[in-house]
Formats: sequence, structure tokens, C-alpha cells
Amino acid sequence: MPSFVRVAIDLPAAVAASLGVGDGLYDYRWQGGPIEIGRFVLVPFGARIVVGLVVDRVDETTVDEPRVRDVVASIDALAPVSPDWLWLMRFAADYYHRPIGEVIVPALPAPMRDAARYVVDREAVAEGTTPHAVLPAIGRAVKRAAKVSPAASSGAGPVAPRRLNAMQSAALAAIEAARTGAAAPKPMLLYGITGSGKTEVYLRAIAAVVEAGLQALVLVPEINLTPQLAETFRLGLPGVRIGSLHSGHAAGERLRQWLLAHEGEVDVLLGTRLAVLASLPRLGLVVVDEEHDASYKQHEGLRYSARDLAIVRARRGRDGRPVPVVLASATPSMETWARARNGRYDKLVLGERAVADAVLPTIRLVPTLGAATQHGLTEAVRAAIADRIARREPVLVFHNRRGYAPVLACGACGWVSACPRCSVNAVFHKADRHLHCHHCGWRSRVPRACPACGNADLAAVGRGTQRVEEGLAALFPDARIARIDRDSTRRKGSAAGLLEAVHVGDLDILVGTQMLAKGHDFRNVTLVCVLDADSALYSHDFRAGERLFSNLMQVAGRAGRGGPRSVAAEVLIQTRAPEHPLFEALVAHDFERFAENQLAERKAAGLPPYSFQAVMRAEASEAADAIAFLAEARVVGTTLLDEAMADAAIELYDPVPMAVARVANVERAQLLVESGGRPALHAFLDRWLAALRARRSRIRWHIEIDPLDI
DNA sequence: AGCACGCCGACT
DNA sequence: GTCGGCGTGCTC
Repeated sequence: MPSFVRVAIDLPAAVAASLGVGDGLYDYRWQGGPIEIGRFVLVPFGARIVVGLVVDRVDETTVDEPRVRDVVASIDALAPVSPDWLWLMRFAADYYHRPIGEVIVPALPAPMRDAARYVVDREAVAEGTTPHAVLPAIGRAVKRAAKVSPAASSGAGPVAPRRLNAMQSAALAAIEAARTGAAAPKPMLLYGITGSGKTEVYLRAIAAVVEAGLQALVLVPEINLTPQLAETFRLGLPGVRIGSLHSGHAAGERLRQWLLAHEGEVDVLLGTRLAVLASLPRLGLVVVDEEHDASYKQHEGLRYSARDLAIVRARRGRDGRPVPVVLASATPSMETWARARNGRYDKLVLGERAVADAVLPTIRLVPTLGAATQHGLTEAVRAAIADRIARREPVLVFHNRRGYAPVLACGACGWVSACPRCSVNAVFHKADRHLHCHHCGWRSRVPRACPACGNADLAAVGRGTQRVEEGLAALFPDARIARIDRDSTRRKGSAAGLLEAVHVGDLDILVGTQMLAKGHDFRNVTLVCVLDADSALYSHDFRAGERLFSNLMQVAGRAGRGGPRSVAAEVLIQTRAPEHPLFEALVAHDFERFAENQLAERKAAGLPPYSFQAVMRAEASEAADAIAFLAEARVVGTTLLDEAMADAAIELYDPVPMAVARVANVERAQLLVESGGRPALHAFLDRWLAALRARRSRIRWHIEIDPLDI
């Protein structure tokens, strides 16, 4: 009686479709003894050998017998993945409309994906000799990686635990109750302003979970920008084995960390979005810090939201039993806020700042319309900076634009610097005398004269951080000024050095982009200036306001956390629209007011979270080809809706070029799909995508579920 | 997507 | 003479 296994391998959906493989699973003959579901295997595919995962065992196969090949080997050195993990992969595959192999295999560390290539002796396989000799080699490589003792917590002794305030204690008790209670816990929103002590609350919850012998998964937006957080974990969880998973690790280290998590040798896995896909056999708690952060969204390959997957992962939990998930934020996403408001999530509120003498910063709006400025700074901002310099208190200046000037222009003929490969302006970087494209990386020396008319007078138009830095130096010649942005911090650790300089008082002014706002506390900073907050107000992206509010709250939260003085730190925001409701709510530190406004607008306009979206994107060298593909796809969809899904309320919009239509000489267009109901949307997508994949177009396209920027 | 097979141009 | 360009076809 032959036995077969169904194996997930990484093959594009379009290829699977053309082979008539709808579910992305491939049948192989298994000749050995019993094989577990969840085992990693090596299987032949075409002329190569690839890594796959056994997701099912069957006695019969629908594939023509002669085409079915043998499993080359099972990788017994690796423990099988848990049914919970497989369930998560299957969920992600269904939800993001990809074959399961395209979800599983890219979720593995690269060395595991490449194991077959490196280790298997092709000749031996071709001749039919079972390469049992090579299996221990894989096993050894894997074990060697895993053997390295787990990241032991640093030598520092336990820190004296700070007493939780009443609200923190209540929040912690709620998380504990969710974990130990009989009922399936709802996701919890841990909501509190910067400095209200969210981290302390979830650290205690993690400690309790680890104490119970379980693992905690903690997601953070960008770990490399927050070394402070890793340190907080190390100090706050003495004796706990903390692993980390993020793209900053070299391949070998990533493999090691993945395996430690998979073998249950870490108690806490701290990582960026990709960590949500890690195998964790004893999962007991999931935490998503800064849940609103856009970097939880993956923008290539499987375009998943780690925040959303974290929630479904917690719902499935361990052995099918739900575990608690905590979403922490001072400015939750509208999706999360709406659910906390209607009771689908529990809301745990932290009120005042946890540090006793810390006071909320005073936010002041500085009108720029009609105001005289020098180097882009109003009188009010200049005076405030001068005041702090005199008092030797460091100042943070935020400006969300890299480079010296967004564009170089010819006054005589109207020429403007543009990227030759993208439909965007080329940014003038004075530091290296080059024009840069921030989309494709193109660089070119700044022309001496206008390339169009020869005029020697080229003007830098607008302002980036480099120009702000230069202006500040002119205004405050004695001040020690530094800049933090992607250009100034190419070298590893250089950002940390600058931040440290602020702490110890070696810097008077630190200029930077949003980068400066992520996760760093500046206890001695009493003034934060935001030079231009307005571009988001006029954006066509309906989420721009949400992002701006959250960024400004975060920026404001940088200053004066637990500072020595009880004087409130000051935040000055230059704007042309000081009367804008967003700013009114911001000045009042009133996220809830802002959120209510936002949700009312979204509801009126039928936008998320009151509707559900997907976008289909197409790429081609000619814009017309991309549009034509989408137009055709739209016809296919409309026909499907008319003929087979008449009662599905699905809206298919006109295909349009993307806001930045061309990047690196590729023209991009998109088609928005919207529905009032998620099940209807997904039912439609299933059939629509199957139909399109069967057509085998030569145009590159993909679907993105729950897009963030459209 | 890979990879092999196959059929035409400049070079160790 | 061969190395290598990428077109076409196949993959449980």
C-alpha cells in the first residue's frame, strides 16, 4: 500500500496554477516508516532538489502515478513544526491568497531554504542513491547552530522593580486574568501616552508567562533603532532567555535564533514583523508594541501585516487554545481603536505618566502663514532655541525630509532636477554635491549649469535636513549641532553615538527626520521643534492624518520624560493651518477626540475600518500595458460578479497609475477592490485570482490585502 | 521562479 | 574550435 505526502514548496502561484495545482501542494511518494506532519523534507522538483514541509499524509493521489516522485529525505534533525504553526501558515496563505508553500518557505531562515542546494550531492541523487550520507550533514549544520548556548541574560543583576501605579496594576491584572481565565481572551489594547509605563506592564506579564514555562512573542517596529528596548528587556527580565529575530542579523545568526525559538530554547522572542512567522512550540503570550506602526506591514513577497497575523496567531494559540495578545500604543490605528470601542477588543487604559514628577509637554502651534522666517525658522522658534542654548538644554528639531533641498531648479528655463528612471524629483544633497533619487538610489553629480539651457544659476528649492542644519549653524554659530537621518547614520552605531551625546550634554541641537522619534528617551531635552507638519494635511492618502497625529505625539513624547525639572517641556509646531482640528486635538493631547473625528470621516466616506480593501498592482515597461492588464482583470472580475456572484457587494474601481508611477524604469498601476464585508471580498478574490492566474499573463502583478497606502 | 536544452556570436 | 548569450519548455 503506497503512502503519499502532500508537500508545500515555494513556487509562485502563477506557476502552480499553470500546473493545475490549485492549493500549492505537491504529492510525493514516501517509502520510509511513519512520517509526521510538520516534518521538513527534501524533494525533487524538476531538475533541482528543494526544501519542503509535509502538511498532510494521504493513501492515494490524484496525480498520474508515473509523475509522482519519491521524497529524497526527511530532515529528522529538525523537530517537526507544531500544528498551531502550520495552522498559522495556512491561515496566512488563505488570507493573503497565496499558495501555502509561498508562505512557509520564505518564513524560514535562508540557510534552511538553501539547505538542499548546499548539502545534497546532486550526482548521488541523480543516480538514485539515497543520499543518507548528506542528511547528517544538514542535521549537523542545524544542530551546530542550535548548540551554541542560548543568549544568556547579561551579568547585570535584577533591577529593583518599580512599583506599578493603580492603572498599571489593573492592566496587568487584566492580562493575567485573560491568561489564566477559562474564557477565550479578547485581544487587549494597552492604551496610554508615552511615558505611561506600558513597557513595565507587559514586561511583568511576560515574566509571569515565562514563570509558567511558556514562551512570549514580542513584536516591535524596528529593533535596530531601539537598542534601548533590548536593554530594558535584559534588565527587566533577569534570568530569562531572550532571543531576537530581525533582518539586521546575518544569515547564520538568524538561523541560530530561529532554531532556538523552534526548539523552545528561548523564553522570549523579541523581533520585528518577520518574527510573527517564527515557530514557537510553547507560545503563551503575544505582545505587539506600537501596534499602529506602519512598519508591521511587509511590502514585498507575502504582503502581510504582522500585527494582524499576531492577533490570529494568538487566537489559535497553543494546542488550539487561545493565548492573550496585547496591542500597545499611545495612538492606536483606527482599525484597532474601532474594535476597542465596539467591544471586540478589551481596552486597558494607562492614565498619567508613570514617572511621578514628569509633566505632559506643552504643545504650541506656530503659524507660518505671513510670518517672517529665517532659514525656515519663525521668530518664536528661534527665540525658544536661543533660550535653551543659553540654559544649556539640548533641543530636538524635526524635519521629515532628507537631503539639502527636495529639488534643484533653473530660474531661466524652468528645468527641475528629476530622476531619469523614476517619476519623482531628484533631491539635492549638498554634502556630497550629488542629486539623489530617494526611490531607486540613482545618483549623479550636481550639474554646474542647467542641462537644458546652460544657465549657471541653479537654485535649491525647498528644505531638507541638511539645509536645516546649515541654517541653524548660521543662526546659532556657537551651538554644537548634529544631524540624524538615513544619510548621516549609514555607519552602524553612529546614531547611537549622537544620541548619547545629547544625553551627556555634548550637543546643543540635534536635527533629524522621524528616525529621531523612534523609541529614544531624551530626559534632558526641554524643547522639540517641528518645522513643517503640513504636507500630510493635504495628502490624498486617507491615512496621512492618522500617521501625522501619531508621529507628532511620538515626537512630543521624546521630550522631558522624567526630567529633573517639573517644568513642562515645550513642543513647537510650525504650521500654516493652526486651526486644523487635528492640531486642536494634538494640543489638548486628546487622541480620543482625534480618533472620533477620523472614524466619523471614515464612516461617512465608506473607508476602512468601515470597508475592506485589496489592491491589484501591475508592472510593465509601458504604463499602457500595466493599465491594459488591470482593465482586462476588471472585466474578468465584473463578469464573474455579474454571472456567478450577483449578490456580492464588491466594487472594482478604475485602474490608475500609482502616485509614483515609475520607479527604476518600471511603470506601475493599480486597481482598488472594495467591499463592505470581509467574507464577500475574500470569496470574490479567491475566484477572481484563480481565473487570472489561469490566464498566465506575461505582465508582473500581485494582490495586496488590507493595503496601507493606496 | 529556476533550470536544462538548444542554437548563434567573440575569444581564453 | 569553445564559452556564453537568452529564447523555449518543463516541473508532484
